[in-house]
Amino acid sequence: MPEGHTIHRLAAEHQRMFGGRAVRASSPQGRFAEGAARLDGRVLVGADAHGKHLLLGFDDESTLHVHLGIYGKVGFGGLPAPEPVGLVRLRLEGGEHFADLRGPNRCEVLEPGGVKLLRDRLGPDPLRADADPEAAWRRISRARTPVGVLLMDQSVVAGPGNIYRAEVLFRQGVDPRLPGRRLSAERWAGIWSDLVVLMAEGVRAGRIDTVRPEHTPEAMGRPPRVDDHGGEVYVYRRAGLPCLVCGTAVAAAVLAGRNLFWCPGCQPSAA
DNA sequence: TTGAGATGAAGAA
DNA sequence: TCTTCCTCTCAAG
Repeated sequence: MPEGHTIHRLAAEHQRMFGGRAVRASSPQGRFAEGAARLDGRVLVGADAHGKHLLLGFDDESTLHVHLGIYGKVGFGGLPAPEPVGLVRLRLEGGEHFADLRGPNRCEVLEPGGVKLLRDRLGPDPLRADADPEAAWRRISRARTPVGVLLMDQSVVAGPGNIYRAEVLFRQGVDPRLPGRRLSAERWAGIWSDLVVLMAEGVRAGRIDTVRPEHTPEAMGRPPRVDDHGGEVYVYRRAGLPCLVCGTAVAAAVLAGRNLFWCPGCQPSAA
């Protein structure tokens, strides 16, 4: 489930398991053999995340940059590590643990300059203490692009994916198709602060729950949601089902190539 | 056994 | 806006 909260959890896990230690690095699959050889034996000095990007800093100033994309996953376990199962791009071992990386969109070793280039093209991350929501607002408030597309643009806001996009707009009552320039500053402030809260909760829980206490299955006397993404949500992948708040059928559309979900009742078009 | 689909994003056109 | 890449899971046949 690689939205930003997942990556921040992964950074914390790497820090806890490997921080301050020399790690063994290998590429059982072979596709990252050169990079693994470069990292092998280095000490992990700091694990960090910016948006959906995982950045592991080593003692020679090199940084491992991992982006999971849709499919990528990291699996952890205790040593001794078993024979790799499936295609493992990178295996790290250190202390008492190992970590297997599969199917990443990006896995590369960056020099300090490369890290700066990466960070410079990312928008503020609601999970980072150094985030400046004003930087995102400068982009949004000038854009004709729908706010639902802007929220998925990592150069505007770094971290939210399709689920947080759908859910935060629902919670704030904003039509995802509304052009950014027609969003009020107050609405933006609400969206940002809600993202900070929701994503921090996502890091804590390891899943995306966005449903307020008064709308949970227990409170509403309905069966818990069954969805492999694992959390309780208002609209994400609930197309055609009644809105948990107003009962209107949840709408779905493809916007900029991604599935979009919203409630026409709770998120009325401002047109 | 096969195929579609998935929480992402770069690059081509 | 479309295609491509990465991998795994689950449904359909």
